[in-house]
Amino acid sequence: MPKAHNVRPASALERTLHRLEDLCRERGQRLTRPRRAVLAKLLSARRPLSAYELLDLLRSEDGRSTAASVYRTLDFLMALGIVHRLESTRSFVLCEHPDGPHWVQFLICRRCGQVVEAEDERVAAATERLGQRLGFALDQHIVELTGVCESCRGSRAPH
Amino acid sequence: MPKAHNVRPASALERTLHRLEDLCRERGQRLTRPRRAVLAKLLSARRPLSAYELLDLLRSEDGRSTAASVYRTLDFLMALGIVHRLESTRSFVLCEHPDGPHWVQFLICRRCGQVVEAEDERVAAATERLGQRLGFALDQHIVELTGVCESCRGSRAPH
DNA sequence: TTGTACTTGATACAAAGTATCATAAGGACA
DNA sequence: TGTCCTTATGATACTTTGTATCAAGTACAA
Ligand SMILES: [Zn+2]
Ligand SMILES: [Zn+2]
Ligand SMILES: [Zn+2]
Ligand SMILES: [Zn+2]
Repeated sequence: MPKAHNVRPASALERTLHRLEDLCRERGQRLTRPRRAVLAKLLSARRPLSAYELLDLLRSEDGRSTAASVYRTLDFLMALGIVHRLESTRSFVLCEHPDGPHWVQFLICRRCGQVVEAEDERVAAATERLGQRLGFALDQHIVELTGVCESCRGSRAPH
Repeated sequence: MPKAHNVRPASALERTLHRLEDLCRERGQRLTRPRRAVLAKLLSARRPLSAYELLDLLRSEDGRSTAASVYRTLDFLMALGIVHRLESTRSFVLCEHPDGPHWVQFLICRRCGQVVEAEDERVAAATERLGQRLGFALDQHIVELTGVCESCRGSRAPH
């Protein structure tokens, strides 16, 4: 009986690192230690981190990271499309749909800080159409929507 | 023959300052020198300015402005809804539709830096709908679309 | 004109992001 | 498995962007 490749479900970290590996190979980019490390930290944080929060986490186990290296690494991962930057909070978060380029919208709860990454056709179509109407050939779309999430509204804290 | 109030078309500066005056009165806010000055500078710049560009402009004729006062003033004008902040470029721009609260989209040309402020129903409806679908009660919407404007595409510079 | 709550200016500081360059190391290839 | 070359890193210094605090000043109502 042939052994199926690997039946154990890969951990989220393993899957994400494999994705990074593949992307690097495809594009002839190097897979280095800081790149792996930043990805791992963003994954285990499970929320957006500022560059300096990330730096502190990395230093706590490596000691040699610097602001410059963190920003370089984030730029790299963003170019691969597996990390996004939240402009309104100056923070960075792991992509939840890292299967190729996509236009993404973020919903941010101002109460609990929860961030949801959406890929809404309708919003993408509407912005694209707006671009056309005004003569712009769009190549990037930043959509960050702030409000109060369902569970925060449920718990009837005023404001 | 009775003299009509003032038939000369008010300058853009006059109109904008009147709008500021009205808003302040309505809301019981003070109309101070730095508030007038920041508004005037943003108006004459006719493009987004960073807080520190604004600071330099103000200092060149007043000398006593500081970063803190510029940021305070910008916060004030944003709360009134007559100045917007562009998150993706960390800059501030005069509102082009200062007639009450509105959800706005910015289109930014990466080639010439031109910024267009749009108020598109379709985009606003689509984001609102997305919020509903995901259970968010939205109260803010940041939409910044980057691309190449018509005139920049017309001049066939490559890239 | 006067009083006073709100705003400003001054100072100091914190957070976010970038430039430069000598050194280190990924990974192709022998 | 080791060599080499290209690219990325680490170290340093710096710039830009944004805030905290508090004494002094002033817009505006009365
Ligand atoms: Zn994504
Ligand atoms: Zn919430
Ligand atoms: Zn506006
Ligand atoms: Zn243009």
